[in-house]
Parts: sequence; C-alpha cells; structure tokens
Amino acid sequence: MKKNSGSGRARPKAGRTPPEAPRSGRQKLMAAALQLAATTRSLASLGLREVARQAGLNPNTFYRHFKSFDDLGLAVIEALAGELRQGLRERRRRPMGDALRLDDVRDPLELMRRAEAIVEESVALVLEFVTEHQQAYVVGIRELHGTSPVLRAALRTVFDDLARDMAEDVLEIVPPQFVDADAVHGIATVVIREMAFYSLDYLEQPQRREQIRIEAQRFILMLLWGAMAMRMPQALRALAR
Amino acid sequence: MKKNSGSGRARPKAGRTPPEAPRSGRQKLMAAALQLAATTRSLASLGLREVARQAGLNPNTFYRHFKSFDDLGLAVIEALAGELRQGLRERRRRPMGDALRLDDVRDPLELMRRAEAIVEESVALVLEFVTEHQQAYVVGIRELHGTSPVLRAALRTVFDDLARDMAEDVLEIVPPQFVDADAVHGIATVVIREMAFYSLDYLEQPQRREQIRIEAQRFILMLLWGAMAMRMPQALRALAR
DNA sequence: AGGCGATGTGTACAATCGTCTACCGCTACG
DNA sequence: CGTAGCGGTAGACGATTGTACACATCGCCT
Repeated sequence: MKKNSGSGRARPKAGRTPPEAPRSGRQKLMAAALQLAATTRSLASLGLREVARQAGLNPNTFYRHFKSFDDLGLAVIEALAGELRQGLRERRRRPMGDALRLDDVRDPLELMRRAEAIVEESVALVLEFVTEHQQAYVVGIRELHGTSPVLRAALRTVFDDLARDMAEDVLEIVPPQFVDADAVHGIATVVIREMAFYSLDYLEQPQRREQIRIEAQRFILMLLWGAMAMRMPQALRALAR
Repeated sequence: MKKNSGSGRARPKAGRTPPEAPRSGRQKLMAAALQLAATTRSLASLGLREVARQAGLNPNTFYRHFKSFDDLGLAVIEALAGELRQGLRERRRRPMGDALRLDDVRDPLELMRRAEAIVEESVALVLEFVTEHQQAYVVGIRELHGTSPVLRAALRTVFDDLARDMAEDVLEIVPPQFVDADAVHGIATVVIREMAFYSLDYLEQPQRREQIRIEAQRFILMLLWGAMAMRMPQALRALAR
C-alpha cells in the first residue's frame, strides 16, 4: 500500500498552453497512444491499460478523458490534422514570391519549366515536413485503411481537406486556360495520396531518399504534363510522321 | 466432459484439391482469418482462439498448422497473391486480340485513342476482379500499411510483382519509340497502387461506382498522356500563342 | 500387424484485459 | 469557509487470452 494519494493537477501558473514538459493528463494519453500506435500496433487495437501504462497513469484515468478508443483516436487525429494542414499551407506559401507568379506565361513549355521548379520545392517541403512528424504520418496512413470506420472517415476528410487546399493554391497560381478546376482537384487528391506513400517510403528507407524524392517529382510532373496534354491534344499531332 | 474424442481427418477420396466444402483444417483457418480480418480487425491483431472459433476448430489446432500469426498471414497472402496475379494476367490477356496490336501505329493521337479503349477495358477488368475478391483486397491493402513488418514486406513484393507484370504487358503492346521502359515501370507501380485505392472506394461506395471507374480511367490516361508529352515536349510548343 | 506422424480434442493455468466501486486532493466558485 | 467537481489512485471482479500437457483418431508406410 503506497498510500500514494492523488495529486490533483498542479498546473503551473502559465496562462496559455505551456508548450513544455508539464503536459496535462489528456495530452499525456494522446502522446502515449501515438507513440504506441507508431511503434507497436494499430490505434484501434490498443489496450486501455497499455496506453495508461505508457503515459505513466492509472488505467482508470483513461475514463476521465475519453469514452472510447475511437474517441481518443479522433482527438489525436484532430489535433495533428490541424497542425499538419496549417503547417503545409504556410510552407507552401512561403517560397511563392512574385518570382513564381505565372500569370504572364503564355507558352506551355515555359509554364512547365516553371512548374518543374515549383514541384521540386513543394516535394522537398512535404518530405521535410513528414520527417518532422514521422509518427503522426505513419499512424495516419495506417488508420486510413484501418478497421475503425470512424477513424477512417475522419482521416479521409483530412486528406480531402489537404487536397482542396492544394487545388486552391494551384488555381491561384496557374492561369485558367491551361487547366480545368475539376481536373486540378482530381490531381490534387491523387498527389496528396501518393505523396503520403512516397513519404512513407522516404521515412522507411533513408538510404533511398534522394531517389524517392526524384520519383515523386517525376510522378507529379507527369500528371501535370498529362493534364495539359489532354487539354490540347492536337499539339501532339506535330510529332506524327 | 463431452468425452468428444478426436476425429482425425476424414479426407474423402477425391484426388485433387476438391474445391468444395470439405476443406482441410489449414484452409479453414485461413478462410476464417481472412473473414475476420476483413470484417473485424487487423490480421496481426487477431486472437488465436478467435480464429479457431470462427473456423469451428479447437484453439490448439492452430498450433498444428502455424507457428505464429505472421506465419498464417504469410500463408494467406501467398495463396491469394498467386490467384490474383494469375487471374489478372489471364484477364488482361484475354481481350487483347490482334485488333489491339499497336505495332503499326505511328500517330501519337491514334495511339492514345486506342490506349483509351485498352485502359477502359483494363479498369473494368480490375474492378470486376476485386469485386469478386473483396475480402482479400481489403485485407491486403490494410496489411500493406499494417504493423507487421513481415506482412508489409510480403505485400510490397506482391504489388511489385503486379506492377512488373503490367509493365511487361504494356511493353509488349506499345511501340518502343513512344515510351521508355523505366518510365513504364514507374507508371505501372503508381497505377497498381492507385487502382488498389480506387478499388477500395469502388467496393465501399456502390452508389458511386460509375463515377469512380471514370475517375480511375481518367487518372491512368492522364499519366499516359503525361509520359508521352514528356517525351515530346516540343509538340506542345504548337499551342504557344 | 504395428508403428509413426499429422490432425484434432479437452483441461488447466497464469496473465492480462475492460470495467466497476470507493477513496483522496486540489481548485474554483459562491 | 464550505462545497462541488475534476483529475487522479487503489483494488477487485469476471471474462478472455496464449500456451502447455495429455489424449484420441486417422492415413500411410514398412
């Protein structure tokens, strides 16, 4: 009998989400679940006691914060999705100065030449981002095809949002005569999804990183070329012999 | 105490894998695991007793056939992968009579026009196939990003094989001046992977099936256009104004 | 006929699981 | 100052799990 006696929470005075060590129990549990899900097993198949142990808390404490595991999963996803979405948007905006405005481009070849630079930068940026959020990414992709319909649906909308963001950003940059909005959204969906898998490879095979980056770039460029070529097929006739 | 007494196996005389009811215990267990994995949880997180119960067998019987769950998973994957690979190849070969030989095509536009027909047929074919093997597909994709490194690796080589098959088939049909072999393999990899996800959507959203099929077709065609356009970029210059 | 290996069954046990009930201490608020 | 509620702990319950051991049948080989 340790007669430990509860401690309540000794919240330091800090007024606004102190980003440091003294996390709340809820955050501890979420972090523990993420950690376990990334290294051990699937989020939905975690044990209540297991998570609590990892978090250094009593099993029962789990009940105070979450009603079910889907509940916990949703909280984790929500928290990370916000950060990811915002982070990606910010970084995507960052390098896009006037140098990359494409409004005045008329020549499709010139457009693609510039697109190449943009894609290169964007891919590097995504890969950098996922490297910093490795656990979240691995778990996210895992649960995207996992067993819990709730989590699957949540992650699907996360990915949809990311694709929508990307489509918006692209449409702001590319002159409308080169693309059609529907196609851009379709492409963005596929690109987001494929980038997720390229990212996974990127994380899991550090020795092939350079190659994976190049593959991802080539894939996206190929889609762009394809979208453009489908809009102006007569151009290809020039190559007929 | 039911004093049930074991029964051994009462194999009917049938000489060659009778495709019907009296499956062997091993097959029962594999089928049970697949069923559970498709509807309930991940393959690797299944319970030994659970599988045995579903198979209508004693828990201990599991030990007779498999040493671990990865073991079972590998067996399931191996069995299904063989069927899938062979089935896809056969069906891909089936509709490709002389009518679809492209050797004599010189005009890229003509090539793409024919490619459109081929893609249409191929997509329909894959979707038909996955509809017939729904469980296997769902589980396969799930484990592709699951927690067991062993199963992940196995599934990855399955997908690689499928991509290699597809690349081979494509290279047999398309005249070499239009594509380069490396690019074809890259495209095949992406197409296989994306088709897996289109398939998943296709299975999960029966009411959107038509639309999903069209999206998948458009995606593949876009890649093909892109691959071709990247090989002959000057052609696009024709559209400059 | 006899033995052997593969297949299947039943019982048992310790560990772990999710959940319930009861208790403690801190903090905010009236 | 009192008290309600939140965050945390302890212990116990019945159920389920993985595994071990001991048996019972069958087919096949010698």
